[in-house]
Parts: sequence; structure tokens; C-alpha cells
Amino acid sequence: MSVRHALLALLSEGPKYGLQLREEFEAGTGEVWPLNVGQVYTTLQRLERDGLVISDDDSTAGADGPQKDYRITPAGEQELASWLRTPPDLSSPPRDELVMKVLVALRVPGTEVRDVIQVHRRYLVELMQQWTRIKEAEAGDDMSLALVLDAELFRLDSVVRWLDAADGRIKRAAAESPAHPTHTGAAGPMPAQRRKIGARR
Amino acid sequence: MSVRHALLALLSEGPKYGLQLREEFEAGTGEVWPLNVGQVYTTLQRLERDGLVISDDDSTAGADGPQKDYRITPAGEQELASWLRTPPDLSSPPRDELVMKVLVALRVPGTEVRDVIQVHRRYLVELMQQWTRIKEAEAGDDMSLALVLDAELFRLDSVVRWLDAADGRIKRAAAESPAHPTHTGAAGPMPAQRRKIGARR
DNA sequence: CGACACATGTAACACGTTACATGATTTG
DNA sequence: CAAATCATGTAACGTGTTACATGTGTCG
Repeated sequence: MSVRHALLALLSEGPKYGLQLREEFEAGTGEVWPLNVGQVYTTLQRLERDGLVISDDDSTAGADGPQKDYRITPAGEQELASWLRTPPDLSSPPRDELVMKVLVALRVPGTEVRDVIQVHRRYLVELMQQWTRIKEAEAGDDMSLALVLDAELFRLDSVVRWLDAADGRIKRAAAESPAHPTHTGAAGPMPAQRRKIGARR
Repeated sequence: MSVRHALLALLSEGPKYGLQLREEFEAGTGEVWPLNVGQVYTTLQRLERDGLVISDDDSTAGADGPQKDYRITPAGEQELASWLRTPPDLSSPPRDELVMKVLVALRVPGTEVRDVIQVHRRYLVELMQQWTRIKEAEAGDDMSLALVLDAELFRLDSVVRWLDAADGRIKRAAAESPAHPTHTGAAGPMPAQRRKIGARR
């Protein structure tokens, strides 16, 4: 749902065509969020189908070249404005791949959880250094780029801190019950039924 | 790519069937990551197609009831082990919806960026409190749940801190060029071509 | 038996990705 | 003109969601 509204936003500045939207999208995110063209066209089709956008196809007047301009509709403007102040869905936190891996490593016997954690930790720190380098080198005058890189750096930092906390938890749990150092929770083959937490949609 | 490997992991403990996998998946994440059944079946089909898993359909022996057991294959075991130590793709940071919204709010004239930021900030803080309450109430003996909630709390905290940093950046930028207080970067209708950063795939 | 739950599946859609096909315009 | 580039589109696939259809087993 992100690209859809981004295109809407670009169109709110005036009529534009497919490739132009792709270029402006990438320029507006400091070129770190590539956007494939195919998605631009299919998204535009869906936007038009939903009445948030209309195309010049060959109607009113200026069908100058091969370009097909799209214009935002009032419904589109309204959708955009409401999207901007609508926080994302509460309900359950998104499934995170790295968290998944640690949970799996905890549960699958014969897996060195601490190793898995360290492997990913090293990788994340490296990644952070890369982005930091890019940020220092190129985000001087580009606020969009600075914001995007800030967000990613904050996120990666939180992941690293989570890995450390997880490692601590695991170490502690292992100390308390050395019998099964890598296995916790959901022990039996048929875990006891528990009340659902995440089902508040 | 997350559910796929989680199912593989559950199957590495022994043969299981569809609904059972769904239940164990949810139990293993403290019930905060609901998993719809349809996806379990389609994912199992793809896993079988890829040779990572085989089903009892009506072959060897025990076709006891309506349940259809799946077993992991050696190829599946190997895939699982390699997945555990493979860090996610480098390349470009994932497109984040909230970052998107702030970038859009910055660019679309007539939008109070600071307001948008504050609206989401309030929401995030509320969310954190909710999760914290649940964590204190229920994550005492369930390590999986504690890990999942930790991860989400760390993540939300990083988002809040990013929002604050973004607000600061925007305030600073507004102070420096009060002419266009809400607009930065990518100014012209056809922004100057710049070198692509994210294209290192 | 009939109702309910367990269990498996399928269909349709949204979004994202990659790859390919096809015109139109510019330029050497 | 021929080739390169610009521009639009389509096809196929992966993953996720919701909703519906269909069997099977148990139990009042």
C-alpha cells in the first residue's frame, strides 16, 4: 500500500506519466528505494479502476506523444489526505524474518542459537557501517535521503539491540534449566491450548 | 519467505498435518503472529513441489483419518539449516510505510508535516504501552512470546526515535529556508539526474 | 439423524518481482 | 535508414489475505 499512495502524491503535483513517476519516486527517496516500472503501470491501472486517477488516453485534447499522462481526481486527493493521517493497522506485529529465525533456531534441536544470533549481528553491524558511510558522503543536501537512511539506521540499531537482549535471555534460560539449553516454551508434541492474543482484528 | 521456513522447521520435529502446523506456529510465537490456514496448505503444496517435503497422501501405510501428514526430506533439512545462517538481502532498505508518509507529507504542499508526525508518534507510544502491558502480564514463562514482544518494542521505539529525529531535521530545515518550510530536495518539475545508489543487486 | 467441529482445499484478489514484447522518437 | 533510447504494457511467479466449498468424524 506504499507505492500506491506515493504515486498518488506525485500526481497531486500535476499530471505525469509512467516512467516519469518512477524517476521522481526514486529521486524522492535518495535513490535507495528502487521501483520497478512494471509496478508503476499496474498500480496506475488499479488507481484508475478505483477512480483515484484518470488518464489522458486519447480523450480531451493533447495526445502529444507516446506518453500517457495521468491526473489525480478529487477522490484521489481525499484518499491521499486521509492516508497521511491514518496510522497503520494495530492488531499483530508484522512477522519479522530475523525473529522467525531465532525462534526456529531455539526450537530446532542441534542448532547453535547463539551462533545464529552472532552471524546475523555481525552482518547487521556491517550493514549499518555501509549506510553510515553513504549517509555521510551523500546526504548533506538531500533531506529525503537523510530521512530514509536515518530510518534504516535506527531500525538496524534496534535489531542489533534486540539480538543482544535475545542472547541474554537465552543465556539466562540456559543457566536456569541446563537440561535443555536450547529449548523453551511449547515443549510437548501437542502444546496446550492457550488464549489467542493477536486475534483482535 | 518466513512462513515457508517456519513450517519446514516444525516438520523437522516429525510428521505433521496442516491444521496442526497452524496451531503450533501460533503457539510458538505467543499467539501474536496469527497464520491463516489457507496459506499453510498452499505453502505445503509448494514445499512438496520443491522436494523439501513429502506427503503421506495414500502411499506407504497409515492413512488413518482425514489428516494428511507431511514429512521433511533431506533436501528440506539442508535448506532449513542454510536458511538459518543466511542473512537477509543487502541491497536497498525495505520501503517503510511510515517513512513514505513523512516523505509524502514533506513534498505535498498544504500538508502539516509536523502534525502528521505527531499523530503517528502518539499512536506508536500507545501501541508500545499495549504491548508492554501484555508482555508483563503473559510473557513470564513463554520465551517465544517474550522474544517476539521484545522485538516489536525495540522496533517501535526505534520508529519513535526516528520520528523525533525527523521532526528535528524538518524544524532545522524550516529555520534555514523559511521560504519553503515544508519542501526540500527534488524541487524542480524534472529533478536533476543523480547517480543511483540502491542499484547494487 | 442432524449439528457441529475438524480438516483440506480452491478461488479471487492485492502487491511485489523479473523478464519479455512492442511501439514511438530521437539521433548518428 | 538503422540503432539506441524512451515509453508502455503483459505474462508469470511468489507470498499474503479473505472467503467459500467440500469432506469426515463425533456426539447429543
